[in-house]
Formats: sequence, C-alpha cells, structure tokens
Amino acid sequence: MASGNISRLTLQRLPTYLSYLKGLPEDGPPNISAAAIAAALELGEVQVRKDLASVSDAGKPKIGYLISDLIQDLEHFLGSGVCNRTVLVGVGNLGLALLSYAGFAEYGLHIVAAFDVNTALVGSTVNQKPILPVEELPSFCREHGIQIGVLTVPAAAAQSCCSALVAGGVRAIWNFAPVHLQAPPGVLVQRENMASSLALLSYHLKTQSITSGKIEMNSRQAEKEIGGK
Amino acid sequence: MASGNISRLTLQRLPTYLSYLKGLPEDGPPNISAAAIAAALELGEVQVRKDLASVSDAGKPKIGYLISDLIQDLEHFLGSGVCNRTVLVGVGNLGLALLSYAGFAEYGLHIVAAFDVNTALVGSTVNQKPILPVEELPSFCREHGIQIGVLTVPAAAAQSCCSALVAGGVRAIWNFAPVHLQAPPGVLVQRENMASSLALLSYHLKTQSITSGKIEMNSRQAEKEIGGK
DNA sequence: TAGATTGTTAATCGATTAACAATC
DNA sequence: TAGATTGTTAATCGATTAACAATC
Repeated sequence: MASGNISRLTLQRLPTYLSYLKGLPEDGPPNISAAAIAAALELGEVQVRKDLASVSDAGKPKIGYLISDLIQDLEHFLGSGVCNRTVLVGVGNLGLALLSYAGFAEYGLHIVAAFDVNTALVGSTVNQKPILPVEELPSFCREHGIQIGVLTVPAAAAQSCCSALVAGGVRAIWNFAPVHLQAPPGVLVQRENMASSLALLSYHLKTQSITSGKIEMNSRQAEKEIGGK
Repeated sequence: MASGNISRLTLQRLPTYLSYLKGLPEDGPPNISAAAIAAALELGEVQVRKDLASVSDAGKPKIGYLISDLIQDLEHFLGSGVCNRTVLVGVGNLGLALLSYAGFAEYGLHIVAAFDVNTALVGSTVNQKPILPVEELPSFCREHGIQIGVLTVPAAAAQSCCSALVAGGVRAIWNFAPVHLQAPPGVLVQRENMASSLALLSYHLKTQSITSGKIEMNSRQAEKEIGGK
C-alpha cells in the first residue's frame, strides 16, 4: 500500500475497480487475477496491477488478489464512510435529478441543502433536502462547514455561484454548467463537460461514416481511430 | 485548416473554445489573441494555438484570430447543423432531465424517442418525445437510422440495453450508468463517469486538509497537487 | 521596417506498456 | 521444486511546453 504519489488517471480508475469488484457474485471464488480484471474492464493488465499496487497489498503471486481485502483497501483509500457535506445550487431538471439520486452517499457526497433564485421553489423540500434562497449560500456554507458545491445552474449564473461557494469556504466544486470557472488556488473545480463527450461521439460518427463508405474499418483501425484507447 | 490528425484531448477542448468565443460581447473587437483565450480558459497559449491551428486558419500574425471566422471553423469541424438521431433509454430522474434539456440540439444531438421498461410510462411523452417499450428498441433504431444511444438506466440493465442498441445498428453510445460496457469494435462507448469525478473532488479535500493542517498550501503546490493541471 | 503574434520543430513531461525480477 | 502471478525497472508512446521561424 504505497499510496505515495498517485496519478490523476489512476485515481479516476479506482472507483471503476471498486464497483466492478463489488458487483462480483458473492458465491464466486475469493480471489481474482489482474488479468481477469483487465479483461473485464478492457484495460492493460500491467496497468491494473500498477493501479492496484498503489493503494493495496492484497495481491499475492500465484494467488491473485483477495477480493474482500482489495475492496476494503479501495474503499479505505477512496474514503468510504467519509461524509463530505455538500450543497447543490440550481434546482432545474438536472439539479432535481441529482438531488433525487441516492447513490452519491456511497461516494461520500451528502447533500444537505439546495439553493435557487426562484422564490417559488424556496421553502419546499426535495428528497428531504430544503431549498433555500441563493442569497444565503455563503453564510450557510460557512456555518455548516460545507465542503463540496454542486453547480447545476445556467452558464450565465455559474461564475457568481462559484464565487459565492468560495466565499463560503467551499474548496471543491463540481460544475455541470457549460463554462470554465475561475477559482483561487486551493479550490478544485471539476467540470463535467457534456459538450466534450458529445464532441467525441459526434466525431466518431463523422469519421467512421467516411471510412466505412470506402471500406469497412477493421478493429485495429477502430481502436487507433482517435488517439488510441 | 490541417485537420489531419487531431488528438482526443484537443477534440475535447474544441467545444470549450467555441462556447467561450460565442459568449464574447457582440460589440467587442472582432479579433482575439491566443494569449487572451488562454488566459480566460486557463490553458497554455501554445496549446491554444496548436488546438486552433488544427481546425482553422483564422489566425493571422500580429492580428490574432478573427472571431467570426474562428467560430465558423470550429462549428464546421464539430459538425454544427449535423443532426445525429438519438434515443434515450431509461426515463428515471436523470433520463427525464436529459430529455427535457434543450441545449443538446446545438451539439447535433436530436433525441427522437425515449424507452423504458415501466409500462406506466410507456405511451406518454416528455418534451414532445414519445416513451416506448424497451422491447422495441432494436427495431426502432434500425427503422429510424438511430446513430446515438443515451443510456440512463440502472447499472444492472445497462449491458443488455447497450447490446440492444448495437443490435439496432447504433454506433455511438453515451453511458451514464456506473458500469463498464462491452461493445464490438467500431462502436464507441463514451462513459460519463460521475464516480471518477467524485473521486477527484474527494481526494482533493482529503489531501488538502492533511496538508493545510500543517502548513497552508501555496498555489504552486496546489496546482501540482494531483498530477498538475 | 520593426514589432507583435501566429505556426512549427524540438525538448520535456507524464502515463502506458514491455521486459524482467521477486515470491508464494 | 516449478509455475503462476505479482510488483518494479526500463522503454515507449502521446501530449504539453519551450524555443524558434514565419509573416502580416
């Protein structure tokens, strides 16, 4: 369990390992090899070993990984049981969807309140979470020690809401609005960039339809098509 | 406008440039420099020039980029005006939110129908889009030449829905379910991995609180903290 | 022309993969 | 012990950045 320096991309893969392992049948074998994990997740097997070695020592030569230990180590590293107090800003369709989603608690995200400019919404609750006026955002964050802010507001409102969160002492922001946000050093803004994802899908369709018009693409080309896997 | 080989990461940044440029004031100067764009989006300015050069020749030494030309070139490359016929599978909270979101059309994503297993939902419409039984998914895709499938189903249902889309000839899948999906070569599965994003946020909070317990992190450290920007 | 700004070629950096050593 | 599988060190690959050449 070295855990010294972990790369950003490794960190992003860890939850995938964890959820894959948790989905394994209860009555299956207690061990699993890096090769098996790699095949299931379509990753390189050396990469799997390296990723896992950075947070766990559950791997034993000839045996593989003891699944239960590996799950425990991944959960420990990813902060299972940690409670990150969270607010959500912007109770539109997407905000409502995220407010209603129960699965975030597993990852330590506990939404304690939502905020909106719409006075018609203020005062009601969604999924037992109160909707408060956005003016109270900084003071609420300060008073409740809020650690994460989720932004599901329109692009035009995002920067000011981000600043309000920062003013309230929030140091981690999950931004679903389609804009780049400025925040001081020490505050992490993680952007969920839907447009980027769509660009990849759309480019894939465009380039593949051109290619397949001439000759069907083989699997080698398909993999290498855009920067490789 | 070289457009020969474009890297995956460049492709992902292009929509950000486009939306930033479109948000610029109408009555502002007609030109902008790479340095100005880089500062606004917190990117390297060489990176901005390289990215833009791969899809546009709107840059002129001493002048910068003619904004209107640059927008046109970006739109053209990203396939503005293209209509990718899309279905959405899984009309839960998230599915509803995405169905109701009008902004996707700008990126060529046109949802023509939604599918669900819940017979109570089947027959109704959301945002003028009919909800159909999931059994009809492959035939509907085949008959309507569906190009993109959006998966907002629970993890347990995702692989079979993915296979149904593939059976219907869909070659681009946007997966919001928290599982890795298997698809044949030539079919792109783009996963929107919320758990990965949460892992980054949560790790940031964990490591920063440890550090700041001893000594406040400076901005240099903050940037380098996890694999650099 | 001189200066500012773009585009490109070479160097660096980070992540992945291949080769190998360690070990149960 | 021999063999399978892990972990690590070195090589490769891709993306970013620095240095420079081109040009309006």
